[in-house]
Amino acid sequence: MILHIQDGSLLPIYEQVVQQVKEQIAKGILQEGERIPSVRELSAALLINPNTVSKAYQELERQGVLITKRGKGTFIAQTARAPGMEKERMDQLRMELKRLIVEARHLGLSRSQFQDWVEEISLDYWGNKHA
Amino acid sequence: MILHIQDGSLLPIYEQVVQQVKEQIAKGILQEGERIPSVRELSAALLINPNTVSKAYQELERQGVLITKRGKGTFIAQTARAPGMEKERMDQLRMELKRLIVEARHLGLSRSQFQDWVEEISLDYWGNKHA
Amino acid sequence: MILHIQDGSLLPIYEQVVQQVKEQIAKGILQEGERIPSVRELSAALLINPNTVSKAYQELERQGVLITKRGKGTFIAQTARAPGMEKERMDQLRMELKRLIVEARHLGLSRSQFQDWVEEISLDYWGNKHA
Amino acid sequence: MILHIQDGSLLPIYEQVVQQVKEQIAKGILQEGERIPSVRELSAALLINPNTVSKAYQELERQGVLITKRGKGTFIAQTARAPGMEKERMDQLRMELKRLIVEARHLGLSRSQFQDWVEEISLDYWGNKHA
DNA sequence: GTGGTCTAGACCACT
DNA sequence: GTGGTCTAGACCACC
Repeated sequence: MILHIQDGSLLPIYEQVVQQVKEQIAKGILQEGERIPSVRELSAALLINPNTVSKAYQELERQGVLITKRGKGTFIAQTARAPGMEKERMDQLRMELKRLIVEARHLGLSRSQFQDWVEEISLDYWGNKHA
Repeated sequence: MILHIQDGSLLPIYEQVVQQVKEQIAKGILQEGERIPSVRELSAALLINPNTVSKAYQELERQGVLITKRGKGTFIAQTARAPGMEKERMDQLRMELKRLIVEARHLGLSRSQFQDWVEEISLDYWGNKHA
Repeated sequence: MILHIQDGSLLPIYEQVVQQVKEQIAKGILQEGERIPSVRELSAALLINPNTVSKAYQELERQGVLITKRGKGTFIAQTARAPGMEKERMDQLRMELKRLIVEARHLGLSRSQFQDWVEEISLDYWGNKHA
Repeated sequence: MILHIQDGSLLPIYEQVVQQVKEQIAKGILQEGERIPSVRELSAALLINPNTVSKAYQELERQGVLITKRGKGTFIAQTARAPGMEKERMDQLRMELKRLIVEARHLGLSRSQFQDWVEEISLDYWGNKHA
């Protein structure tokens, strides 16, 4: 599993790990049930503290993305998709999107340019245009 | 000027002020050259610390959105519409959009649903579909 | 806020803090909106590491029991009672109760003795017998 | 002997075995003096590590629930019903019950609802209402 | 002042 | 071997 950590970033390191793991699952690089590197392995590979990796893994487990088995390791969860699709999180997401669009507008980005971005990135995660 | 502050939000209060001022400019509620409330007035109205408002105004001035005239007050800059479109901010924006899409994917949102959101929100800020 | 920590306990220290804070809220000792000791204060009072207190507070915030305001401190949340009353947690609770009853039975406790326990403890938390 | 192991559970696997064996004795499914599967048989049946089963059996033997006869196998102890009712375990049990009630209270469960639960589950294990 | 993050290094329980 | 907990001590952003 290859992750890229930016040291001086605004995002905490553990958050970068969280996001990139989710990203790789979304892209299909990491498969359900697959074992991911141990805390010690990943911390050694990324040159960061084991506690930091551990915090990221725990956050991911809390989100239902990973499951850890004591003494065995950490695995990608079977994505029993959230049944009710928590409305709260959805609303928050929509608000963040709104904020982003305001920012884009303010930076002078045109509507079509922004939608091109959405198209391009969507390809990486949903793949098929008509999914 | 009416702003809505969420006390327990993830965003720092000063960031909420920054974003909402920019939002209102983007929406045309605040006009270029218009005078905005003083630090003391706004801090009193929002029941927040004057230092926090001050920090927000300084950030907005740094971004070229506001301009402070000593003894006169603080005004929306004439050049509120960013001319050069700073590449750095654009890249950051694109990364945030990517993160949002990953999140949406993890929540089980379909591609078309997400694009519907983009359409809906875009209408509020760019108005014309072909802008 | 007075908490009692057992050092060699099976429960992690941070879990003891979590439980006792919830206990005191349930008993009405801690009121909604009330400020609780800062991480540093509590860690000093309990002779434990600030990180341990911080972990407990973060867990409580995740559970919606506390809210932290940056630079201000940590407060008892307004208990906007979970609307759907998460079924999952309820099921888990019922299972734990079953386990407890099995244990009690195995230890030779009689049914009436166990129910006496439930009565006694209930008084501390629900107060009124007919609540 | 049929046991159900949850792989990602909070309880250690060996603890799950311990509890379920005790549960089955309490329910009368396993009789005193009865032979139970060997470590190898059970570990094969449950697809878990033999060491884990061994640890569970040792714990059960320590508690006086099982008795191992070298070369013959492992059996339910004649004195499976605890005679002296160890005070230590009782205190712990009471504390766990307290924690459960605090949790129930926080989830918004009413006192009568909780007591209904106790009634229902008690029926399964003590059977007679006046036992 | 507040909480949040990170490091270094120790110990423990589980498999 | 695995992850989980705890300590000590540092630095940062926010108010």
